[in-house]
Amino acid sequence: MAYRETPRMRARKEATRQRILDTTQQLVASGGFGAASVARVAEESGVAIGSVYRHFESKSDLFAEVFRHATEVEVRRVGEALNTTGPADEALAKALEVFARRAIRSPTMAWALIAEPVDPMVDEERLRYRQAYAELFEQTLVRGMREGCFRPDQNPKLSSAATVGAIAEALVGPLSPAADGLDREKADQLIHDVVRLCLQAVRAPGGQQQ
Amino acid sequence: MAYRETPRMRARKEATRQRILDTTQQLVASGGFGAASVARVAEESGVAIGSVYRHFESKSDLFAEVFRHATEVEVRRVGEALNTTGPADEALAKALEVFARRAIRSPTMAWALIAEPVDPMVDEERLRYRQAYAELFEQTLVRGMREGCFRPDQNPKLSSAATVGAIAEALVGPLSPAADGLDREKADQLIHDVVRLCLQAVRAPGGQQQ
DNA sequence: GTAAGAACTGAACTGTTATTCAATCATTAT
DNA sequence: ATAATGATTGAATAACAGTTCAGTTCTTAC
Repeated sequence: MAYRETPRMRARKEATRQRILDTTQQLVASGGFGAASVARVAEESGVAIGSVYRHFESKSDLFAEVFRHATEVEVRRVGEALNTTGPADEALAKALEVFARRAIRSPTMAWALIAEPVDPMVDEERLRYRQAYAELFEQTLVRGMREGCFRPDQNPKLSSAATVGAIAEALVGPLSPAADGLDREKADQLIHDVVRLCLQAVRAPGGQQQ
Repeated sequence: MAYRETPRMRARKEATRQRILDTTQQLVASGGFGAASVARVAEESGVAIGSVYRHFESKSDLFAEVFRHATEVEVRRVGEALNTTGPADEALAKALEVFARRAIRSPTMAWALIAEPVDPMVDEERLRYRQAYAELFEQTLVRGMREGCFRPDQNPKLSSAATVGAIAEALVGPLSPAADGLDREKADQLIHDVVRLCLQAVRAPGGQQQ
């Protein structure tokens, strides 16, 4: 008989699949999902358009996988920062800084993950992503409310959502065109200011300031 | 000699033009700019597709005018609230409440004005809109910083942008599907909480709380 | 009523992208 | 080398939205 799938071929296919994923992620990082057409993805991956469909059911399927991978990385980083030992307000400050620093380093990717309109399949992933964030922040907010460093009469879900919105708008919103030409010092100042603003929003009155 | 433009015809044309604008605004309010195709606008306005182009250079032109009108209304309302007499923090609280209340009443319109991706021509209008808001809020923030009710060591531009982002995300972001089925009491609670959160973010330490 | 000119109409045109599939190429086991 | 089978290709297709324009209808002034 004849052709059988060998480990060699399986590895090669896997490599191509991975290359397509990487290419797509790069395109999304530089111009959002809107900039990642199938033709562009194929060209930059060095394969034909049809081959993309050999590895992914559809463009939405490919996008969903890229989205999932990118957000898993982000959520993991923020989760790690939150789970360092120490008071809840310090943990939150550290996590917000991680979030802000990563957003300002890759503003287009941040926008693509947070705000760019996407088709329903990717939007489903976004819902999970938001819930993951909400749960992480909420956990720490609730802990801080118990510990007394955050004001106890707040809605932690609301505070969590508003905090993400505040950072996103401050860093990838109106200031975003400037973000490219932002030197390290200016970026640090911006991140410091926005983190302090967010912390003060949830902090208990009378707690230590700044 | 023959046809001349009469007041009657001019009025009729103006009425049609206005009808197209109103229809578009309604479509944007219910589904964002993405839901307002030229075909749909024409149908709902009771005119042919071609007639839309008789009154507007292009779809972008029509959108820009709808955007401009909608935002002028919003900015005026917020400006009125800010310019009531009284301490800066009370003025800011009142203005944020107006902003939030209007956003929660028309979440899709709020999203379309604040965050929906639009073509460059509309985006230019959005820049003006953001600047108008930024100037308004900044003015009051600076006044409050001088008066001592807002913390003096903050970047008012950043605080202003972050505040808009916080409210937008909290009200039209993850909570937005719920906004439709929100009763008056729940909506009031949500608005109250988010306004307090934003105020606390900018307030001077040691000032009166709640 | 009629003719000039404007307004209106919507089918056709254009440009853009996702998706398909018949033909071609590559890999394997004999 | 060859046959069998899967992998790859990219031109063709399909679907969709903004825009155009030749033909039709309407309004006006006489």
